[in-house]
Amino acid sequence: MPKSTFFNLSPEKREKIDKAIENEFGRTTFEKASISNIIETAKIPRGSFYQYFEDKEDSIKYIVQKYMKKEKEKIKNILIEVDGNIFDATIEIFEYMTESVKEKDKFNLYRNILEELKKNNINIFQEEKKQKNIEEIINMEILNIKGKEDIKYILKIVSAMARTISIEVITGKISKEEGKENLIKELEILKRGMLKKQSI
Amino acid sequence: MPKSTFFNLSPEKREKIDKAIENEFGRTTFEKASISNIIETAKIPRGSFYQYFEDKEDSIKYIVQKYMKKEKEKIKNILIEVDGNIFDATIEIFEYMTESVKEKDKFNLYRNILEELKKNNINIFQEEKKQKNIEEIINMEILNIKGKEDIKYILKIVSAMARTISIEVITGKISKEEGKENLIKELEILKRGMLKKQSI
DNA sequence: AGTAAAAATGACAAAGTGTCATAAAGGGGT
DNA sequence: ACCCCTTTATGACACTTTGTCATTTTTACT
Repeated sequence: MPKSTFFNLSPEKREKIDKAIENEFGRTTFEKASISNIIETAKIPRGSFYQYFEDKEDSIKYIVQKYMKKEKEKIKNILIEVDGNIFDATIEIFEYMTESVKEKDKFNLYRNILEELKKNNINIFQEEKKQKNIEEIINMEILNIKGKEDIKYILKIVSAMARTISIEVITGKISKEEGKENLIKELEILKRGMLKKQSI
Repeated sequence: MPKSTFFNLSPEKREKIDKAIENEFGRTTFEKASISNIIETAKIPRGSFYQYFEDKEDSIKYIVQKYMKKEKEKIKNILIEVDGNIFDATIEIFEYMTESVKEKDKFNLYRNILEELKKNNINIFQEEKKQKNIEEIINMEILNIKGKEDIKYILKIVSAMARTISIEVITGKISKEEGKENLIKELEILKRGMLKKQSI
């Protein structure tokens, strides 16, 4: 949530600042990213940065929000492609997320964005108050839903899983193949349930 | 992983440093915690800190590892109490984690520890190579396990859930009651499975 | 033009980080 | 006791970063 002043800026200037922020978070970890570099790249005075943003955290939050806005459309399309099957969609989204990061220069940026999503438990299927489209696309028929809120929890669980494994892949902890394998196995468990049927 | 020099220190000195680190991470967020404060409290020269630890991250990792060591015993006991039922155990562990934080001064410390666990996907049920006791206590009978590694995934999923909700409670985002309610609902979903039975 | 609010600016104080050259302490071996 | 080599301790220092704030500039409106 940058301050209103920021949104009053000309699109060109805002774009320049966006780029500078993305550039800095694409350079290194959130921890090591510095405001000094951002303002230097964006060629804005120090005071201006603080006129626009609360602090470093605020600036990445803005980038994350921007990213989410852009990606929502993609996710919606994926969901439609797989006929609203969230399990298939999760795998596709994982593919997409880990794919788009092959470009070396986006590597850190995406990692930082995903970490930020993780930090704030932001769900990739989550929708803003306005557009409640995503839930409408989901195929509830195949889901074992008992309560009204179950869908919310299911999306939360499933996307946390995709996010976690994506980060592991992006940071190189595991290969993309391993990641996909893990994700599939975990989704299988989620689908069929962890409890043996006879024992309740 | 502090450097070996640190572990060669006298237990008293190490204890003093431990306390200072815990004190600093108990004061504020990881971000805002400062090495300067730690060395001031511990009354060690700046250079010594860097002789012992790589950096700030390294020092909290050490505290986390220490914490995990201590808590493992508790978790094992909880597991035994509930006859190896990991779902019941997860709820108990959640209760325990959110309980032990009522003390205002431990608030930040625990939040930082949990965040660190989250950051590194460290699983509270996870065991070191040596002691593979925890898996033995778990009651596999009630679990719907198909593959050899399933138990690993189940523990991973379940503890990620407890951790996430615990953080929400500790940071005051939701009340403890809400947290417990959410956790129970999510565990129910995990137990019964997300997929409707007839549709495969 | 006149003026009040909004935005821009950059110097600055405060604080923190990590390093490094130097000093001190340990611990055999003779 | 002495020498020598390794490990540890120390704190000054160079460097970087942060966030603020008094001041200037721009904008918008009358």
